[in-house]
Amino acid sequence: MLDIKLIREQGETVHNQLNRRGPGTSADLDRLLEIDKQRRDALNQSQTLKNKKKTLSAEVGNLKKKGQDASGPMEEVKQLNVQIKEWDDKSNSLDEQVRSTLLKIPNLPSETTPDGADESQNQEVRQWGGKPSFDFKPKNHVELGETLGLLDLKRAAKISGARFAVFKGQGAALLRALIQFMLNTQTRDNGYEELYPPVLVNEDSLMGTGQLPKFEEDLFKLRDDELFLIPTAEVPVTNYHRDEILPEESLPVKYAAYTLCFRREAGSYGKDTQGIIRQHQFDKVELVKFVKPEHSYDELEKLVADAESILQKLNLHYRVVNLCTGDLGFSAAKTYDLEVWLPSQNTYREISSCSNFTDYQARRAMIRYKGKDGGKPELVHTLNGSGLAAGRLFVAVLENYQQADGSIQIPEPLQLYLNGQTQLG
RNA sequence: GGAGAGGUGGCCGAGUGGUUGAAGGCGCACGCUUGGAAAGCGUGUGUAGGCUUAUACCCUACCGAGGGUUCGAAUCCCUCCCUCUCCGCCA
Repeated sequence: MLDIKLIREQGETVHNQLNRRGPGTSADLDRLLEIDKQRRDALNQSQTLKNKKKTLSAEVGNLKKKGQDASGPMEEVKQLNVQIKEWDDKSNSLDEQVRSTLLKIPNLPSETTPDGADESQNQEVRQWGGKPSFDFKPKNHVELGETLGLLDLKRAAKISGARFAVFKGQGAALLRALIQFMLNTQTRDNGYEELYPPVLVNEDSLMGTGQLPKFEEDLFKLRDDELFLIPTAEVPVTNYHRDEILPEESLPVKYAAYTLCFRREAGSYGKDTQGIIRQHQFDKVELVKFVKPEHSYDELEKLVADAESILQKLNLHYRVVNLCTGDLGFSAAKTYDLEVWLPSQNTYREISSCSNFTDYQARRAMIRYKGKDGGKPELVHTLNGSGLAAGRLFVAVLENYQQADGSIQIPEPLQLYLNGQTQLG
């Protein structure tokens, strides 16, 4: 959520920054300011009257104590109450309008986020490693996985439907090894504390991180309870500190969380229908940070490096992309995607998305910090990034480590997690 | 699911209709004291909104959330949420 004061004081700048995301993004601003003005007027009216009421009530108390007649001020307060109720109703309703409008306005893009209409205008920042060369035609992960008995997509469709997978035997073990490897790396080497949170969350949590109210159609919702399945661990982990004031000296706070993630994928019909690239249910290790505002962009660079370290240890070729304004997520100010090389598609595919949300989520979720020496609490900046998406990493390992005979070589760092095994199939 | 207890400031804990943002204690900050420290003494110590150049002053609100009664509610009434204990059920 943007700061209403910022909109009041620098409306022009906010307007321009928002419209970098696309024409019309800031359409509501003038109307918003008008409502806000009315809201403050109503509030002032109500507060003035309440002040009067307080004085009169005290007078009633005093008069009664002395045994004198208090019916005059009592009657006066009764009439004040009618007016107060009117102004309060008005100001509450206007306040609600301001809030609901603000909740639907996205974050301002960073200065360092490139302008662009869609993903084709994302900026490649760097590449790491090199494309593997094959002296045979590399197979895709579906063919590899099904031939080797690692994946069973047909039965998954029978059990649940499209966009679900069964990982089987060595495939299940590999997925588990990847998760374990990622968690260990992030907690032991990169200094994150592990959290294992609920995957069902309430509406407030989804408001806090920005999935609601605008993107309900992307979420699985329970029918009989006001709960949603999380689309990412960002939701429970960021909301872990909702409505809290963190001690300044505890920052930066860094968490790594493995969870299942659930997405309806409405609106992506026909995309990635083959295989396990795009699933309704997938596994992910997520990294979340709470930091001081002045450090958040440095922390974003470190976060990306932490996510990259997984791909580097597994020696997988990838590139880092700075998302342009047209591709930038709703709550983010700046996002780097990590895209891993997939030989079968002869292209890079997103395997991690690392974002700085500045104070946008913190203001929605009221996550602040305060120094020891007093002073006002200030909003933290929140960041998060996949470290990494396990299903897609599974795909990358299969495709990049496939051998001419159809077997899969197991990357050295994973062998420890697979009882020393060196290949699959 | 059944029965009961409870939700007050960073923490503990008073407070059952009157000026209480809230006693007392702990913690914390600053000062005095000291060779230094402890103890002791003193002062201060919530959040949001409005107003504002201002994190100053002032005003309003907040004692789990929402509604109600009343001139006046942390205190009374209603609804909901959460926590704890016992029983049942269960991975």
